[in-house]
Amino acid sequence: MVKKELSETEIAESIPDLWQPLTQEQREFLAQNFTIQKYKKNETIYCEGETPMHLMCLLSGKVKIYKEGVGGRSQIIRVLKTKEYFAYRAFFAEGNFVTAASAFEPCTICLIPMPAIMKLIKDNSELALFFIRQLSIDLGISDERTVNLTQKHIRGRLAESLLFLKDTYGLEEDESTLSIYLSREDLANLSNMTTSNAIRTLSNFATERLITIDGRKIKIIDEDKLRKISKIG
Amino acid sequence: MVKKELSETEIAESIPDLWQPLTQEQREFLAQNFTIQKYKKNETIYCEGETPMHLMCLLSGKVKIYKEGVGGRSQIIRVLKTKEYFAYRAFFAEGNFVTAASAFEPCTICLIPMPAIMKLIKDNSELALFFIRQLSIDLGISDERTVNLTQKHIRGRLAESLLFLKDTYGLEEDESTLSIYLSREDLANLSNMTTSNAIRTLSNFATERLITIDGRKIKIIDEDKLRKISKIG
DNA sequence: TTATATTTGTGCTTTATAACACGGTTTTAT
DNA sequence: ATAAAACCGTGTTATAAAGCACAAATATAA
Repeated sequence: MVKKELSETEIAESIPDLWQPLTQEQREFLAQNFTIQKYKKNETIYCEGETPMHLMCLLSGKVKIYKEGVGGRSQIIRVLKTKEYFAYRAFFAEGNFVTAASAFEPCTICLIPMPAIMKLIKDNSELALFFIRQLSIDLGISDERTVNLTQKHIRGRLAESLLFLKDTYGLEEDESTLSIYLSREDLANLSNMTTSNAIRTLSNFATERLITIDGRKIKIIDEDKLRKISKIG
Repeated sequence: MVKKELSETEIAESIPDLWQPLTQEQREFLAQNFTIQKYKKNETIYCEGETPMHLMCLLSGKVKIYKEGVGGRSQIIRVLKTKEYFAYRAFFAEGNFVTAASAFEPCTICLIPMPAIMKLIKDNSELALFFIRQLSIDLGISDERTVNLTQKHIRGRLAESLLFLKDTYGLEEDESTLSIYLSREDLANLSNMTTSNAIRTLSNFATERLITIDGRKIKIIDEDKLRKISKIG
C-alpha cells in the first residue's frame, strides 16, 4: 500500500491543513502513519455500510461522494477536489459509512489510520479545531443543499450544478470549458433529476446560448444568466 | 437575561455533556458565563443571516430549526428536544446563520458565549471531541435527509416524519399519541410538501387505520406499516 | 475489424404533486 | 363577546417531472 518513502516536505505539501498545526514530534509520528493508495477511474474507494478506518486526503484526481437512494437512484452528495479531506465523518460519529465514494478519474489518495488522528487530536487542540471547522462548514453546505434540491425546479438545480462544478474544479485554459467531463447520468445524479431530464435541460440551455455542449465538454457562455436561473429556482 | 444565580449542581444537570469533561477550574469559569433565557411560543430564537454569538442548549420546550426556501416555502431542517445543543455550527464555520430557530412551545434555553466555549475547547480535548462527534452525527443525518426528502414519495416522507417525531419526542402515557402537536403546515414543512397534501395524506393514513387524528393529536396505530411505507418511499 | 454494450438524444404518455378556490372551524386578539 | 385571523378539509385543475420506447452515436471488448 505504501508507494515509497516520502520526505517530510512532500508530506507537508500533500496535507498542509493537517500538517501545519503539528509539533515536530507529532509530525514524525504522522509521517510514520502516512500511506498512499492509487485508484483507477470509476473504482470504488469505500462503500455504504463499511466501517471507516482511515482519514483520506485526495492528492490528485476527482472523487464523488454519493448515496444509493430508493429504487436504485443514486444521489451525488458532494464532489472532491485536490487537498480535500474525507471519509472521517463516520468514524467520529462512531458508525459505518452512510455514503459511498468512487473515483471520477484516476486518483491518488493519502490514508492515515483514524486512531492516529484521534491521538493527535487529543494532544493538539488546533487540529481538533480544524476538524470542528471543516465539519461545521460541510454541515452548513448540506443544509443549504437539502433546500436547494427539494425546492428548486429542474432548470434551477441543473444551473446550480454547473456553477458548482465550475466553482469546484475551475475552467480550462479557454476560460469557459468546465474542467470536468461528467456523463449525463452523473450530472442528473448531482442535480436530483432523471437522465432524460438532464439531457433535455442541457439542450435547452444550449439553445438559449447559456452554454455550449460538445459531448461531455460543457462551455459556460452566460454565467450571469445561469446564476439568475439557479437563484430563482 | 440571567434569571437567578444557579448552583453548580443545577448547571451540571442542565448541560451534562458539556459539563462532564471539564476540570473544576473550567467548571467555575463556565458557571460564570452561564445565562438563561426564556422564549414564548412561536418566538424566534435566531434568524437566518444573523451572527452567532452563543452556544445554546435547550433546557425545556421544543424548538424547530428551519430555512426559508424559494417562494416563501419553509423547510424544517431538524427539531430539538431537551438537552440538545444548537446555534454553534455557524460560529465554528466562521459565518452567519444559514438557518433560523423558533420555539414550538414555551422554552427555556441556556446560553454560553462562544468565545468562552472556544477557550474551553483549546484546553480540553474531551470537549473538542464532543463537538466533533456531535457535528459528525448531524452531518450524517443531514446527508441521509437530503436523499430521503428528494427521492421518497409523499406518503413515504410523511410516514418518515411521523416516526421521526415519535422517536424524537416520544409518546404520551397512552403509548400511542405523539407528544408533540404540530400544525398541518409544520408537518408539511417537515416533510417537504404543501399543506393541502399533508392534510390529504394524513387523512388517507387515518382511513387506512395507520393512525388516528383528532385535531393536532396524532395516534400511531400501525407503526410497522408506517415504517414499511417510509422505507419503500 | 466486427460485435456488443453504453451513452446520448427525442418524442410521447403518464403521474405525482403543486396550485387554486372556497366553506367550515377553531384559535387569538380586542 | 365579537371580530378577525389562522387553520383545516375537500374538490378541481394545472403542470412539472418521471417513465417509457426507440433511434443514433459512441465507446468498449473480442
